[in-house]
Amino acid sequence: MAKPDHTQNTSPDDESKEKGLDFIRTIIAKDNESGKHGGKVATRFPPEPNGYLHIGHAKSICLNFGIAGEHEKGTCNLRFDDTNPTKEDVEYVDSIMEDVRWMGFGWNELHYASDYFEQLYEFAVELIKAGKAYVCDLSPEEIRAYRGTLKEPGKNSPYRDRTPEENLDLFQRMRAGEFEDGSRVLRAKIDMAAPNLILRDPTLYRIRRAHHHRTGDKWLIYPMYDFTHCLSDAIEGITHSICTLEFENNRALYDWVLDNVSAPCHPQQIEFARLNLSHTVLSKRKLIQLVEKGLVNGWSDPRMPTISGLRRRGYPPEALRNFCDRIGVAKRDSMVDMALLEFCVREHLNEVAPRVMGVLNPLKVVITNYPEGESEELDCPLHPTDPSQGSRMLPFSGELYIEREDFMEDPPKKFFRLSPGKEVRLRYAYFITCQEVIKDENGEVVELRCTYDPATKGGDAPDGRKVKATLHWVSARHACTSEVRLYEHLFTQENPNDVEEGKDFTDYINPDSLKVLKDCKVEPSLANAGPGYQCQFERMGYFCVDSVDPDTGLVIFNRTVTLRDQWAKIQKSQQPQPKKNNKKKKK
RNA sequence: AGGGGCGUCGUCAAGCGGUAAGACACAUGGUUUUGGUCCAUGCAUUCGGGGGUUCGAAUCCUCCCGCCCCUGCCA
Repeated sequence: MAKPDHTQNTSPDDESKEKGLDFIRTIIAKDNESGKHGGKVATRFPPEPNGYLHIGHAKSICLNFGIAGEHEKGTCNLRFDDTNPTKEDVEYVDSIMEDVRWMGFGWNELHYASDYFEQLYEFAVELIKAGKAYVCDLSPEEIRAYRGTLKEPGKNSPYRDRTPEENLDLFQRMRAGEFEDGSRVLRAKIDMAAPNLILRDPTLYRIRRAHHHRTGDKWLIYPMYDFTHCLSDAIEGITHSICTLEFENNRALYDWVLDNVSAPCHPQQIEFARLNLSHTVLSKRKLIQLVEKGLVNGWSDPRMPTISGLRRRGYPPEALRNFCDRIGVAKRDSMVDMALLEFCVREHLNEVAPRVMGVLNPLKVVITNYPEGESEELDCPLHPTDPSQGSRMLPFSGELYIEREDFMEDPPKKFFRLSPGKEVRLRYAYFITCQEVIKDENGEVVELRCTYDPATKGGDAPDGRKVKATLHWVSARHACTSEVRLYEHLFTQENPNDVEEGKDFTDYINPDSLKVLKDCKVEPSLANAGPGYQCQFERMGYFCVDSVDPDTGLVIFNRTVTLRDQWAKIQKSQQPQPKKNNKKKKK
């Protein structure tokens, strides 16, 4: 009887293995199978509130909250790792909570490591009493010198053999404020010859007279990450403590602390590779630099890989979550192509974004045979495949704007938009034919004179004749003027961290990463669109409302992402050819 | 006396001794009132390299090579 049960228990796992469980979920599945935690799965997302969250954190959020959501008894806490008051601020805790919620996740419990300061202190006392921690009077420089190097062992601190009584007295006086900042630290007594440098008597507590954003001036000593993190996990009953690869060496200390103190449980630390994304940077240090040097307009600049930046850019949380699913979780250093993120954004927006028309670089078109001063309203669907989105009425008249790049006086092969004598369709409206090109004194095209075919109303010719292109347009008289901001990759290099000698990652900032277009013409249905409104400008890309100028009512759009563009590819492939021919000729 | 990790398509990534999933990218066709979407097709004779074990190796053993992390009173 036991055997069939066993088979039944393992078969769902086999199914999930076919779906490709990542190595962390595999570990958790095995733990559940063995009953290690009684079916409980407790994770946590533990940011330090010293900066804004970015897409790399999104990966961790999706992992930790995602795993919790996959299990009946799964929980995920949000815990602020706020042990360094000199770097942290409430501004960051607020933004972090907002970002996690926006990502679509809710935490079971909200905690601050600083809430555990008293308990942590008691655990430190335990270590001291057991002779496993000591107060060290060495200066930071001396500690470094005593630590040894990668290849040579360190040497013991002269204070290493103080008695537990003396250490306890000193530690209490550290807390009481009897000593200068930096004059003493509490250290774990482990092994100054340990090949893992983390274990060479690591610092557990330092004296720091700094105002903490939560505990105020109550504490003068603050615990270090390695001491705090494992114990916070244990206090919360975390089962699987998931972190990034650079903490792999720290795991030995994580385990040492929990093994040498009366911790309520011993969570398992598991490390995965952090996300690297092409054409951007994801290190907090570098992001701060971009903000502080004014190279971008703050943390939520739409070019930033921060969650707040991506949100303002118009990237939907669904797309971010899909992206995190697709990139997988492993231990190998990798660089994910930004194209995958953009694909996920398009994939979601394609389904949900209403289609409207906006002309970014307007070129005036006069329909010479359209009744002077007249106009009409066309009923146009908002989505090509989702009729539930309904439609809006779009005004048409004898003076229109089309996209400047949709006209070429002397078109190359494969250009099938508008050019002299050619007929195209105006989306949902009429076929028009270009009869005349009007230029200014500099020879620049300023207006097109076209005729329309009244029989093609709605966009179909009763005689069955075809056109090769459909253009977007906007009625000049009815159009709203608006500002559109076009974004491209922040960096020209795939990996901006890979710098040539004498250069800095900021040298690779893309000068075209932001282009502001001030005289765009959008259809009148957009007049009342508010911040966050998201749509597709047909043929141009996905856009969202950034803000509305309170004085003028001017609507400002951000381009979220372009549409895939085959014409652009054709153009690119046509351009390099003459160069190749030249080279061949030279040879 | 160094230690800890990691090497599978351009980029991610499955695979866990039985003869290389999938996704993005790229390419080519088809459909189309968005050069969008959608659909179809192609895209690693080979898994960092050399030996070995085996009927059989990306998977096991062995040596070598390469990359990442660690010498904060940061996290």
